Amino acid sequence: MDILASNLFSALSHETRLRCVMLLMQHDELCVCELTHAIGAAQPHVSRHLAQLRKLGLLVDRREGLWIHYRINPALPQWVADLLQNTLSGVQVLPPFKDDADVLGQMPNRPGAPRCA
Amino acid sequence: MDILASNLFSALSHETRLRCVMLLMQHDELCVCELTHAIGAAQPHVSRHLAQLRKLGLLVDRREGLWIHYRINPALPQWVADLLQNTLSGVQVLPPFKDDADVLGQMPNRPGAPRCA
DNA sequence: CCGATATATTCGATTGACGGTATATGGCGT
DNA sequence: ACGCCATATACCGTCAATCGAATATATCGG
Repeated sequence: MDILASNLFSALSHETRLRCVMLLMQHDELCVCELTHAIGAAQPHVSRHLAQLRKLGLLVDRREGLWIHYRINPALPQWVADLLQNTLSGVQVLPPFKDDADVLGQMPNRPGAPRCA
Repeated sequence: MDILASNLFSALSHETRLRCVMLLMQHDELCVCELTHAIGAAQPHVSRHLAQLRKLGLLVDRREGLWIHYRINPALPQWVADLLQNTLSGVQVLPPFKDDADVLGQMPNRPGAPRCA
């Protein structure tokens, strides 16, 4: 598992993608509907950007029934993992990242529970 | 001094800009001709990208006679400085970053000395 | 098999980033 | 004032990223 630095930064340069990654840094695993709800964007929008992050190797996905759960690739190079942690500590107190975490925390019907979104 | 995370990543997503920033992380201060030589690109190309980094607030410049010296903005938020250091430790051993540092080290006529480029 | 749900992908249009070349600015020496 | 040098910017054509909307895929329950 390796990753080109400029590709890493391109991936994180889009706010939707960065918001997804920051949420996943705080939750291990989230499904698309949770990310969509937290960010407040259209489903194809989020899905498209998740696909980019997955193709780059930054995220991995796991299907469970209808839901697809994403998480940060656990095999990331150490410096990349450090960089993400670093970024999280820098941005988690400010918008829109803080709000995303709050919205997710208050989301009803999280999957595993009966109904999603 | 503050900086938007997605703008930071956009700035670093271009290889020319990342190479400049990584060189400046290792040298405190470099003039445009040194960066141009190390990277092996055309002068307007490097200058244009340095301007972007400056406008974003990532770099500051200082004129000394004909030369303009760039350095990392010392007033960067801590998490940004940490992130850059983090990135440096991740990429400094691999191309093209390692080679840039080597080429710069072997550059003749560095400014301050009689002639540049 | 059919409908419903969660997610992914395609399509077509637009916008913004980038590159090369040419030119402008600004400072130095004479 | 003139020429030279280091650097910056303007112009313009091209290509890649992005978007909204529509559609496709996959899984489950009945």
